[in-house]
This record gives sequence, C-alpha cells and structure tokens, in this order.
Amino acid sequence: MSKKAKTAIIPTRSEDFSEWYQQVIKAADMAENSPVRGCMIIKPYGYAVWENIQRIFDKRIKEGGVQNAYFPLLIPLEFISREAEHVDGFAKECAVVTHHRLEKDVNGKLQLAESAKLEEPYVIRPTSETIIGDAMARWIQSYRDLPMKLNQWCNVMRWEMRPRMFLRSSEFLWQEGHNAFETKDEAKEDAYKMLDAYADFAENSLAIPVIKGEKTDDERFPGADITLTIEAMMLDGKALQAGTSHYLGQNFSKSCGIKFQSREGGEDFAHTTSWGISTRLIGAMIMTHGDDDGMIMPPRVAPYHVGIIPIIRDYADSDKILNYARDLMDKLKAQGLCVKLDESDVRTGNKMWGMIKQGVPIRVEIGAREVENGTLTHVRRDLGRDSKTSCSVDVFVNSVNDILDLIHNELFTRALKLRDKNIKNIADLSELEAFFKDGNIGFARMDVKLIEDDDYKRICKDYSLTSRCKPFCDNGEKVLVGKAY
RNA sequence: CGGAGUGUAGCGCAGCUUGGUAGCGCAACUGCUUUGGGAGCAGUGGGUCGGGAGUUCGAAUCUCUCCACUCCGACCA
Repeated sequence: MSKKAKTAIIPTRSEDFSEWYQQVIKAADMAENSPVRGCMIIKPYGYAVWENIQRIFDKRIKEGGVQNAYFPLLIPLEFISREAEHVDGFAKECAVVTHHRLEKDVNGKLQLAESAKLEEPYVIRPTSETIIGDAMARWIQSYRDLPMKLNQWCNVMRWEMRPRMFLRSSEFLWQEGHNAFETKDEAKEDAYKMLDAYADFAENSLAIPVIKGEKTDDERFPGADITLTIEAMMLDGKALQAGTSHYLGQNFSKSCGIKFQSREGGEDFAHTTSWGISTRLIGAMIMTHGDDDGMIMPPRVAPYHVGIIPIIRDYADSDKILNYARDLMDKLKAQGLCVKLDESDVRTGNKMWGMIKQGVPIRVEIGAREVENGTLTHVRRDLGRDSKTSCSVDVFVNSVNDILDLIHNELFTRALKLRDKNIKNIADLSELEAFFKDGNIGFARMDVKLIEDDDYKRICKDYSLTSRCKPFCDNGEKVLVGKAY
C-alpha cells in the first residue's frame, strides 16, 4: 500500500465534509461530546486555543478602555421580557430554572421539590444585555459616567436543535462587551470600531480572512438597530459569522432605564453597543485551515508553536539526544515560544502523526545525526513533508519567528484565494438560482435591492440560503448570499 | 418538531434475512525483534449485544415499546 495516499483523517474533506470536521476534532484531541446533549467537553488542547484567543483579545480591548466584570448566569425572566424584539428573538432557545431544590420521592428517586418552586423563574443567560443594562442603569447617573465599557468572558446557553461541536453548541464560551455612550455617533462609531477589532483579530491572529459588513434587516440581532458582522468562508464554501457587533440605539437603555443627566442638564437615554466572539472561532479555524491529515493551527494561537520529536534508534544515544532536544526547547522558550518535546514512550511514527493531526505549526526532528552535526531538521505543517529542512540550531532559533510568520501568511493567503475564487457576481435572481442549482459553492454577490423581491425568499428557502451581509467595501449596495453554518 | 439512518469491547465494524457457546480490525497489556512519515511476530485482558417487555426449550438475531446518538431540514453565534 502506498503510504503517500494515506490520509490521517477518514473520510477526507471531499468525501464527507461534516464527518471530516468531527474527525479532525477527535484526532486533534480538542473536544468531545458530553453526556448532556448539545453541550461539549473542551479538552485541554482545544481549551488552550481558547485561552490564547482570550489572552490576545482581552489585551486588545483593555487597551481600548474596556473593563472586565462578571454578571450572573441567571437572569430574571422579567428582565428578558423588557425589550420586545429581544425576547421574541431568544424566547425559543431559553433554558429556564424553575426550582431551587431537589427532594426524594417515596421511592427514593430525586424529583423537583414543589415547595422549592421559584416565584419567578430564571433564564440561563442566552446573552446579557438586560442584566448588564439593569446594572448600568444604576451605575450611570451623569454624562460624566460615560462612556462606560464593560466586558465579560463567560458561558451562555441557547438551546439548540441541531448542535455541532464548536460551531453551535447549546452552551458555549464567549466574550460579550457592552458599552454605553452619551451620543448616537459615539455609539455607532464604537460598533464599527469593535468590528474592526474582530476583523483584525481574525485575520492577524487566526489567519482567517473575513468580510466586514452590515446584516440585512431579517438577520439583525433582536433588539439592535444595526448589526455588523465579519463573515468568513469555510473550505466547503459555506459562510460562517465569526463575530458580531451591534449598535443597539436606545432600545435597551429605554427598556432598562439607562438614563443620565446631560451636559445641558436634561435627562437623556444612553446609546449602547454590544459585541461578541465565541468558541465558534475554533470551529472556523478548523474549517478554514484543516486538511485531510487534520488540524493546521494558525501559529499565533497554536498551543505549541514547535513540536520536537527525538528520534532514538539506539538507546545508548538516548540521553545525548534528549539533552540536546531539551537545550533546544529551552532556547525556544527563552524567546517566548510554546514548545512541546515529546519524550513519551511511543513510536516515532506515531509521534509524528500525532503532531500532524494536532496541527503543530513546526515539527522538529532530532536524532543522532543532528546531535553529531549540531543541526536539526524541521518541517512545516502547512507545507508537509516536502518542506523538510536541515539547518544549525542557531539558524533555526534565529529564524523560527520568521517561519511562524510565513506559515501564518501562507494559511491566510490560501484561505483568501479560495474565498475570492468562490465569490460570484450575480446580475439577477434567475442567475442566483442557477448558481446554486448547479451545485456551486461559495457566495453570490448581487445588488442589495434584489432581496426585496418575493422570489428571493423562495430561492433562499429552496436552497437554504441566507443574506450574509452587505459588505462595507461595496458601500452597502451589494449583498452576499450563501449557505451558512 | 418533520424526513432518513445507527446503537454489539476504548474506537471502527461484522454477525440479524434463515434463533443454537460473542466475533473481526485498530487501540490496550506482556515478551522478543524493530525505530528518520502510522513496525513485525507471538501471547493476554477486556461485553448486562442501548433499556424494558413479549414469543421460544433457547433471542444480538423475531415482535412490541421506550431511550439515545448521527445526518438532512425548520431556529440560530
């Protein structure tokens, strides 16, 4: 059997994309399904990616004057109902807490204690606009208290009918930022600014090219005046909303009572924004960069930048090789890199495939030859075995950051090329239908006026399409249409 | 909630039509030989066959009934 033809992930992307996606997660040991339907267990390797996302983005928003805080998981039902559109949008996916105690029945089985039924049920937060708005209403008295910029890293729950790991789980992790401003202009500007932060983060940290744009009316966040989005295209041509930012107008400030004394002495309602990114980004990374051998981690959020594999043929060399490898690891760590030296007692081949499936950006091999010559052999995950290179330890240590940048750029460029190749300009609705009828993948780009047509709704329904966004680069005159996750 | 599948060892599956001692591959464990892109041989351990009820001398297999999961829709970051 030819080893070349063998892929680490079965099935391949072209054979069965959604099964491939599941298998990549499993092979990379990032997450698994939990006993609770719709909820996932994020394993250490997957969580490490999330921690890197948090670390990088948290630093960024703090530089922008945002402060972290924490608000309760449980939201009084009455809070959620304050904003009419908001409650309509989320009612169908709310998990509700109705009791605060369990008790044993006559058979010794646990049941809900009737005596402990809550007067007013709580909703497990699907998002926190209302409970944060309630606090802001108390905290903001004067224009001098504005702007107020708050963020929390937390979990939220939206009951899902069809969960998919990372992309759509009933419980997921995210950050939700909630900012309040004196004027409309400031708040709107903030919504755009946060979207820029997301786009920059997606492209420069995750190597995922995104299209910034505004959501059409039917796709807008419930309760928002304007919803902005970054849309990414996955390897199968489907769209994925990778981050959103909302200008909420005075909708929530009015329903939550966020008012302040203005400079003129009158009373005014604040203009608020909210903005979020979630663990979904990890799914986006998989479906943007992964290949038939598994994950390819974008270097800037990779749990390990470099994986070192000692190659021991003769146990007499073992100490020599391991010490050499440890020295290298120390040198790399001294540069702030994350390094994994695999000293485990498994076969070399298996170690290599393990690193390939986990998508470690650079793999370094060290055997007796390297120790002898003061060199090492390194391979780029994005380019595969053909990129195998030997050089001295010093050369590698001095160039490793450049190599990581090259990998980042390669991943970004690949994704960008694929995306742009799969955006098709469409003149009218019959062309739109023909495009998706022919089984084409990707986005259709067409005049935004066409979405008013009743036939547009039918085509969307027939081909499970949605309006993804009105890209800024088209001045809001065009709309991107595609299948979405 | 509709439509379609699947539940048998940690994972992937066969066996079911035609009822008769629970199987295979991978993984694990032991030993020897190996080791630069998934090693070979020999051996070992591991199961309420998704749950319950029924038919039968006998059920993984037939009948009924729950349950869970996956995929395709509707809802959505």
